[in-house]
Amino acid sequence: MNELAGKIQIDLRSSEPIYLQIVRQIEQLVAAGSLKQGDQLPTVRELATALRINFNTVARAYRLLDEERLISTQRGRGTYIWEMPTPEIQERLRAHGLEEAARSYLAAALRLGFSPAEAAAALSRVMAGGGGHDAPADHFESF
Amino acid sequence: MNELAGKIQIDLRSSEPIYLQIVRQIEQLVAAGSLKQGDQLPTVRELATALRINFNTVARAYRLLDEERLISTQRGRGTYIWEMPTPEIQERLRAHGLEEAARSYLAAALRLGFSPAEAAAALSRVMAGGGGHDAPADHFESF
DNA sequence: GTTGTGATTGTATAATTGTATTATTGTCGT
DNA sequence: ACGACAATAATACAATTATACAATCACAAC
Repeated sequence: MNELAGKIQIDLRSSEPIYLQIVRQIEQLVAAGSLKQGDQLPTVRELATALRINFNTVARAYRLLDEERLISTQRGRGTYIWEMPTPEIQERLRAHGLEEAARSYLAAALRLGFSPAEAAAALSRVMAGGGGHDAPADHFESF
Repeated sequence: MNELAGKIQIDLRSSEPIYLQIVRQIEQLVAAGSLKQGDQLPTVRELATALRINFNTVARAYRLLDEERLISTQRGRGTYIWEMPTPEIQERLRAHGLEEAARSYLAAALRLGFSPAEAAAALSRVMAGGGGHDAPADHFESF
């Protein structure tokens, strides 16, 4: 259990919503080096109890921080400060990341016994269909 | 120690649960012929240690695969590939694996800030260049 | 051969984690 | 007052983990 709760002060009378107060203060703690990569944050329920608020409010703050890639929330495991790549690495990742991902995808397709043309066709199908994020991955039911 | 662990990559930040990531990837490895009938899988604790997760999560994946009759888990003995899927199932697994890989690639490209068209173009370049290496597992070590 | 002990295997149950959905509350504009 | 909308809370849920357990094996002692 983390003494982070003691470092966060919320003002219930403030016009700033509680969940934004939490977001802002955690951002500041990370910027100040008070929270480092890999540090585990208190659970939503721990922090909520310490701050005497509902844990869903903490969860909302954590969700925002997760979306901005500052933390990583993992159901059943907890929430952690996420490794923020340095700007140079970030740029290098973007520069080379796409090609590497493409190579990796092609290799996977070949391992599965498909031709490069089939790999490209599959990509087109996915682009046309549900373009966005990772799919529910419906694995087949036994029969 | 089975080197299967090295072939399985999990993304703790993915919305896809860890146990389903394991299920899917083992299905793909079987479909691709990387795992054959009678092969012993790593124990739940071995694989869990290698992936830095709890062994119950691996056990849950194995249980699903066991219910699919793809593997056979035996208390006190270990886990083995039970039967090669029927050609129809195998083809279905292959197709599913390809779609999943394409979706994953597209998601990675979008995450890097590229458009779907750029993703497709990058794939074409890699196909033309005859990409030598399979680039394994860039990201996602801890947390 | 049998038995016993310890190590290693998967299993079962419950506790802990974040998530999704819905209801309640509060505030502001009209 | 009223209605709309954001913030918060209540409830149920899903994923992961912790803990204890049962089956199997290896191997030594008898």
